[in-house]
Amino acid sequence: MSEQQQIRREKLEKLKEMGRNPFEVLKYDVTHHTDDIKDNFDEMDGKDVAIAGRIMSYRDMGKASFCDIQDRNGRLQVYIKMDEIGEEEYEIFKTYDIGDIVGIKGFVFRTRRGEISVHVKELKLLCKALQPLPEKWHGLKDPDLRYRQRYVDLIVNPDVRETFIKRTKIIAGIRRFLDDRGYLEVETPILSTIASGAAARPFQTHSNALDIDLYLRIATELYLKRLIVGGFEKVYDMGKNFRNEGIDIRHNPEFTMIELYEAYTDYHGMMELMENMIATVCKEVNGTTKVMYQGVEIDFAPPWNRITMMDAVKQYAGIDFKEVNTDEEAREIAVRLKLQDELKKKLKDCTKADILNAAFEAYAEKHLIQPTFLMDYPVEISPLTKRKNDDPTMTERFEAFVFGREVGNAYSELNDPIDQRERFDQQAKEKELGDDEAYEMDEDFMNSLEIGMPPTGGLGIGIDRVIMFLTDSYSIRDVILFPTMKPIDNK
RNA sequence: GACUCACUAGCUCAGUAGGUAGAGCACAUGACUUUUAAUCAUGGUGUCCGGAGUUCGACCCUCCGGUGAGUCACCA
Repeated sequence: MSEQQQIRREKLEKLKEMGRNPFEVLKYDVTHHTDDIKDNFDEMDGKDVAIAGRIMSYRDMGKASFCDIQDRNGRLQVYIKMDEIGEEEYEIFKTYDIGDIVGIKGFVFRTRRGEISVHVKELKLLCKALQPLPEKWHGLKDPDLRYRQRYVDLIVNPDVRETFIKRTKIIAGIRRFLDDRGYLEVETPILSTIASGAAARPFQTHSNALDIDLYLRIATELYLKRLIVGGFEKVYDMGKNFRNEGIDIRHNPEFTMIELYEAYTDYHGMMELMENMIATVCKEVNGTTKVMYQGVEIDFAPPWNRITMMDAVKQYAGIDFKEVNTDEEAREIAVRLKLQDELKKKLKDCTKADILNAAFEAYAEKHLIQPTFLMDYPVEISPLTKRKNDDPTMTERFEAFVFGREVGNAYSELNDPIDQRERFDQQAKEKELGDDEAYEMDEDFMNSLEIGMPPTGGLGIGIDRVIMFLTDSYSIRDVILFPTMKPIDNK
């Protein structure tokens, strides 16, 4: 234990001996927060208040001291004078440390230097901090410590607190937007015997009661569609999904996703919904639809750009896939565009769809900086999506891109049970060929489609990524309070 | 998974041809009754991420391991 920790423990012991154990305090009646006082000083001047918060710094002037007290909304200076609280109380106060939590009763005033302050008449220690806080000027910088001890990060780095308050507002804004439009928020299972609805490896667990393996959900899609079958018409589930894959600045194993489904509309309806929703929420939390993200201005005002995947590849890679008729021709183009490293399969196994997708990712994706709906994906990589009536090799699907990153994915939902079964069968073949992320067949979902699902539009949005843009956060870890970390293997 | 970088006091960081370490804040003691990164004086902080090796001697060089960050790969 460090010297500083020992000294704090000794101070606590002395307080206990005096019958002033701060941990016996049950409650404290707070009348004001620091911003109430600072924002309304003219009314508050001279009034009595009771505030509570953490001591963040102090300036000891001998028989008088100044402290900065931090509560949920900010900091306020308090002035403590020996003449006011008495010599004995003042001596006890001098044992208080940065990090301790105190309750203060006093009156509001302005110091000679103009700082709005509280003149303390009564002071009570509500919690003794046994560990010192990081340095007052530089704060806590070490990313490892910041993520592992987010509580310290939140105390000493005000912008972190701002980001997470904004996160809460964004999520509340999304709910309000959808609720106002007649959407029903529902909860679908997190534990399930089949993890389907997306291409990802699941986390596995085990039920002792049922003695079966269960998976944590990778998507909510197949359950929400069952609810459309059940007649709810507009539903959404916003919550955690879990994918057992790589961790980087855009991926955390558990992340927040919203999926929403609306009967009797299609992917065009989903485009309008998404662009209006993000613009509305952005304006609510930032006052404008424009944000600066990592130095680049992004404007979420609708309408967003709309371009098909084929047109994007034509524009940025110079290849018109409408004129590519065979897989063989596509493979020649793959060689010409130097796509071999981008392809997941061996070139000879690649279809036109694989190569179109790879060409998009290699040449076009990085150009989609302003919000853009990339429309119409090959059927092979879209197993839950309706085909386009004028081209059955393509589907009515879009992904939304911002800053070259995917933030949303939407379909005109496939409701033809016969086609859907063929798509799952195709996925099963892919799985046999070694693609362990192929979509799992879900027989009960198939049954629901046979009961009958109306034409439906569906949309999924990576909430954490949206929050990154609206808060100018570089890493997904900066918008997740407790990102997934390896434990420290000490001793 | 591969590569690069980082890890030194509670925090932010210096550091050395290889000779067991420093600063600021914080802490302790004292002075100061309107200061605000308060000031002034004095003082002590330590498994230099862990382990092994090379060496008379390792914070520093080599190897193995840990954790984190970044890039790539993977990934809607």
